[in-house]
Amino acid sequence: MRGYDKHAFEPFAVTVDLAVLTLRAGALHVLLVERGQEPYAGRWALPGGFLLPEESAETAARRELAEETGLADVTGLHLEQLRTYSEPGRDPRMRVVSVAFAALLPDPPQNSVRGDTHPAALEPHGGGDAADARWVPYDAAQGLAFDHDRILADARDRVGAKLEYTCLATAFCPAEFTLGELQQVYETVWGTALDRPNFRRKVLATTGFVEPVQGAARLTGGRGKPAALYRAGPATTLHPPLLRTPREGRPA
Amino acid sequence: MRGYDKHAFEPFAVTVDLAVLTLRAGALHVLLVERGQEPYAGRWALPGGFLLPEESAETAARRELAEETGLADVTGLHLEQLRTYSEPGRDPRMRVVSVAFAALLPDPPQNSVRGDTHPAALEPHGGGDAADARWVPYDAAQGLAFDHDRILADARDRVGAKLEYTCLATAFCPAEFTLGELQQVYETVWGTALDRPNFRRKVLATTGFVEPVQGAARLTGGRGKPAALYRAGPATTLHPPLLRTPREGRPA
DNA sequence: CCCTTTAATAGTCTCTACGACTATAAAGAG
DNA sequence: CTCTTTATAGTCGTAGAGACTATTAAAGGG
Repeated sequence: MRGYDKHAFEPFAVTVDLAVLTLRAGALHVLLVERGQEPYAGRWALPGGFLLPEESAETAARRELAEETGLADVTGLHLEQLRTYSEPGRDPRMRVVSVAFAALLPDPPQNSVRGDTHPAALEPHGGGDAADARWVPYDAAQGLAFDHDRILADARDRVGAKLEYTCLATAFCPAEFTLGELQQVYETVWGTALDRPNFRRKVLATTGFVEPVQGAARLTGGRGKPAALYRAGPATTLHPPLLRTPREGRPA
Repeated sequence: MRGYDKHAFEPFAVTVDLAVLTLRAGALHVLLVERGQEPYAGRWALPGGFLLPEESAETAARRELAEETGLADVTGLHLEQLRTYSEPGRDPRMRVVSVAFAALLPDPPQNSVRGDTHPAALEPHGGGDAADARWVPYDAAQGLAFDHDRILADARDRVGAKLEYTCLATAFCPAEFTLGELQQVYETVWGTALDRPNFRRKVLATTGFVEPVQGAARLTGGRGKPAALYRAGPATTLHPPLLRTPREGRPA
């Protein structure tokens, strides 16, 4: 920030990388694109792209998110800046500084990602080096291009930590959800089982976390007693937090 | 991250900005530099500078920190990446993307910052547009250059939040400290008073937070009963957290 | 030297929150 | 209907935190 009108400075390429996370079939999934060209041709990578001259990293991230997921309304999705990765050599060709984001969204319809239906019809953007786009289970997302393994792991760590003291979990849920679905978010991201009555008590005792949906407040569909529906409340932080205790959980 | 070998991309200037925080005389202080030239000439700003071609943002931040504070050992200091600020127009002259850091250090000796003793002898670096460097009480650090007010506020928020669930507070303390000093860290950053016996019980009950210093374990100096000395323990996170409850505190 | 002041440390009491657990209700499958 | 499955209600015991009192060990003032 100082002296750059008197001295030369190094120009950098600035990109955004997105760890787009969702829950599908009880497992954490991440949206990956397959690289079509070198370096790392054929390898999977996090979606992302360059900042345009007149947009912020947040704006670029939301634009890329819309392009990659094909979702119309990315305005309501939770987008969170993780950190910036700037190690020299993280891109073998040039100096690239990348601002990483985590995006959380409810399990989208199967065809909402273009790559799921027409891999070849993926609209090429930012150069068209993406051959495919696909939701991949988190545990299967290994060996990604560049330092994306690290970014993805950091994203999961951050999300897991923020579940404890923020209302972030509702970002994985649709507009109306059951407490069982909300509990599955915690169990899936943390990888631990939670006691259902205690989870219920805790969530309902936290003012502003969720609020009941009046009217057709019951959802059937599966077996068992229908669950009441809730929507996200006005709170953003949890007081007191919903702590992930190392010893918690019961064996299914 | 995609396609930049086929398409033009915008080059950006990348800088680091540092919110260097310490506690002095019972108040949170931040290290500011006075800008010597336009824009914002004469205004105070956070220290910072450009990334060199072969260094990461973390390396650049630590280098700037050493240069600005004049401290010999910046290796042990707590340096934490906050977030990256990339809004177009945040620098009136050009497009600058800045990676912001928070640095925490114990109250340094009065002469450790060059600007405190020889303002004119401040070694110019990155262009020499810093006319002075000074520790400023947090509440007096208003109207900073660029978007540094926002960065500084974000730094304080982050530090305050991390005091709850990490051992970050010891980063403000010298190698050996009393529990009273540790409590002052919390009280100063949070702006609330804490009950001393309860604070003591909580800290000592958290394994790995602090460990007693054997031998000359007592520090006198002021009035009252001498306090036992402690050093930072091996833990990095607090289980359970030391929560900042809205209602906590007693009126002095 | 005694007494006050100051600060550190020890301990008590109470209430809340949470983990563990049991019981009941409401649906579908057979 | 009966069994299974899932949601919901409630109970019990304990750990931890807030509020508070008491004791100890120093400095300072007369």
